[in-house]
Amino acid sequence: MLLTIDPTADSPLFEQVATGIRAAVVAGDLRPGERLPAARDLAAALEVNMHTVLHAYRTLREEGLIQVRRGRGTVVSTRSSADYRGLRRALADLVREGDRLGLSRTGLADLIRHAPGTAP
Amino acid sequence: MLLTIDPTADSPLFEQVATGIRAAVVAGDLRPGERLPAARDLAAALEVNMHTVLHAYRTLREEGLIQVRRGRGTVVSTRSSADYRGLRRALADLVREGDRLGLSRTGLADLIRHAPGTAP
DNA sequence: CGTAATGTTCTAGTGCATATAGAACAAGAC
DNA sequence: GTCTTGTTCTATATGCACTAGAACATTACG
Repeated sequence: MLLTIDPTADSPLFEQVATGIRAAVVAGDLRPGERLPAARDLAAALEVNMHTVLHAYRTLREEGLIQVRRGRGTVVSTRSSADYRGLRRALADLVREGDRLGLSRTGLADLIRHAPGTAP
Repeated sequence: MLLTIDPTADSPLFEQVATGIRAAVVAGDLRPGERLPAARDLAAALEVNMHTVLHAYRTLREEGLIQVRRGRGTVVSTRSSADYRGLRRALADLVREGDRLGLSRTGLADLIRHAPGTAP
């Protein structure tokens, strides 16, 4: 199974779905152009409401990670480079630095979320 | 003013406070050992409830970034190295990679929050 | 000892995010 | 035309985040 959902976890279900797919794309387990299961099917497989899966899909679409088109399904976006190696390395570096300083994942995430730059 | 709060922003007030202080520490504007204003005072200055500031302080304490002791006030933690240069560089690298791929800050933050590693 | 400063705890109200559900609809594929 | 798939609309219920006021505990200091 590509995704596993924990209904008892503290993070919301739709976020768990989005996180799982996002991680799979960045890790290369899901390749650009590859198609994701239909929302209804994934919802049934995860024993979750269809709207929950669609919420996750919507989130990932707003991040530009996937493309959803009605009637045709949902596919992983084909980016210009589609090379996530640099991102993976940057992620690992940041986590290592954060661990070295004893910062929590949440704190690191917050630093990123409110970091200055081009995109909001 | 060290901090600015926007009551109309989408992010909660306590997170804005925590984020501002965290960013100041990482940027070096607040040095280890330096004392933060009393919760009541900062709350009055920001026109926010004291609990909001204390919530932010508690969050930062759980991250290990500050030390709060009743009666004595709140100070920035003195870390072994207290060197945030590597962290700043790693943050900048990740943001750059994220922007290159068109990923949103929220997506990047989520990748960090659920990244594997030693600490949760 | 007394007083001031400071964080902690208790209690509580309000609103919003989350999740689920059903149904009708729109775009595309075949 | 029919099936698939995502979109939109309405509705409901639940829980927690957020904010807030007041009393309390600990520390510092004269």
